[in-house]
Amino acid sequence: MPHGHGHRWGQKLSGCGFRLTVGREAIIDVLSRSDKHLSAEDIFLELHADHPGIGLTTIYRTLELLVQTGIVAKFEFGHGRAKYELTEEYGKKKHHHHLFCKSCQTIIDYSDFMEDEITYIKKTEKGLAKKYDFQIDGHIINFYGLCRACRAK
Amino acid sequence: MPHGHGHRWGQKLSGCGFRLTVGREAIIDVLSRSDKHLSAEDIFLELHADHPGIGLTTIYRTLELLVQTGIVAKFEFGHGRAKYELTEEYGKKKHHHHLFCKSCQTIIDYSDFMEDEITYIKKTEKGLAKKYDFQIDGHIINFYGLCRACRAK
DNA sequence: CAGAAAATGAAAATGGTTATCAATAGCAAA
DNA sequence: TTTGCTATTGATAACCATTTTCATTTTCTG
Repeated sequence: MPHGHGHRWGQKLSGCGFRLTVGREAIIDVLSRSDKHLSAEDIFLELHADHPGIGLTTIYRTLELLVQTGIVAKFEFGHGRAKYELTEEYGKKKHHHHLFCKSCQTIIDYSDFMEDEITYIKKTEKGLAKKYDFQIDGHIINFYGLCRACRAK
Repeated sequence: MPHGHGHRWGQKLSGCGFRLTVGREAIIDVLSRSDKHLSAEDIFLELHADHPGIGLTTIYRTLELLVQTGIVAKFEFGHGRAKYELTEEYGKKKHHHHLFCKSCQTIIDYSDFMEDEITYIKKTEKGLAKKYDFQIDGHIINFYGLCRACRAK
C-alpha cells in the first residue's frame, strides 16, 4: 500500500498534494476518537502527552488545512473559540445540528427531525439559489437556549 | 414625556434600570438608519464625525448591553468580526436570515420561504425541547456559498 | 441642585489566532 | 537507499477584535 494511503483522509490529503505527517495523523486521530467538538487547545492538550513536540501553531495550521480539504468542519458558537469535528464524510457521526446552552456552553448534537429539515432546506436552497443567483454550498442551523441544569440554577 | 422615553428602546433601557445617554442614543440611531449589519468599528467610524468623543470601548459596552436587553442582535459569520443589527422588535426589518458569501463576505438578508421555515422550526423546537429538556430561546440559520460576482472570478 | 451610582474614555491587558523564519521531515527521482 | 527539493514544523513574535482597569464625567433621583 502506497505510503500514507491507509485512510480516506490520507488519500484525500495526498491526492490534494499535501504530505502525510505524524502531526496531521495525530490530530485527525484525536478528532476521530472524540465524540465532542474540540477546540484547537483541546486538541493540543489531548496530544501533549504522546506528542509533546506538536505545537499549537501546527494544530491551527492543520485544522485550517483539514477544513479546506473538507475533512474537518469548523464551528463558531459565538463564545470566541472555534470548535472542530470531522465532517460527515470522514467522521462517524451522521448529519446533525447543534443545540447550544448559552449558560454552560454545552453543545448537544441532535439528528432528530432530519426529514423535516431536509425537506425545508432543499426547498429553501433551491429558491434562494435562484432568486439571489447564489451557489449555496452549506448551511448552519443552531438552536440556542438553556439546558435543564442551567435552568435549575 | 418622562426623560428618555421617546422610543421603545428608551423605555426598555430605563425600564431595565439603565440610563439613557447620548452615546447609547447615537449608537442606536446609527443602527436604525442603516440597513446593513454593522461591526463595532463600522459604528465607531460612522459616529466619529458627529460624536468624536465616543470611543470604541463604549460602542462595545453599549452593544453588549443592547444585546442583553434584546434591542440588538449579534451575529458571527466566522470571519472574526461580530456584526450587529436591531432585532425584529426594535428595528424595521422583518424576520429574516442570512446568505453569506464565503469569498467577498457579503451578507444578503432574505425573508423568503418563511412559511416553510416557521413550520419546520416550530416543529423542531418543540421536539428538541421535549427530547433534550432544553428551553429554546432562538435559532440561527445561515446559508453559505458564492455570490454571482465571486463565481465569475 | 446636590449626591450617589452608573457610564465613559484612554490606555493597557487579554486571548484566540496568524505570520515569520530558520530548522526539519516527507517524498519523488535517481 | 540516498539525494535534493519543498512542504511542513516549532518557537516566537505579531495581530487584532474585544475586555478590563480606573480615574473622570454624566445621568438621574431626591
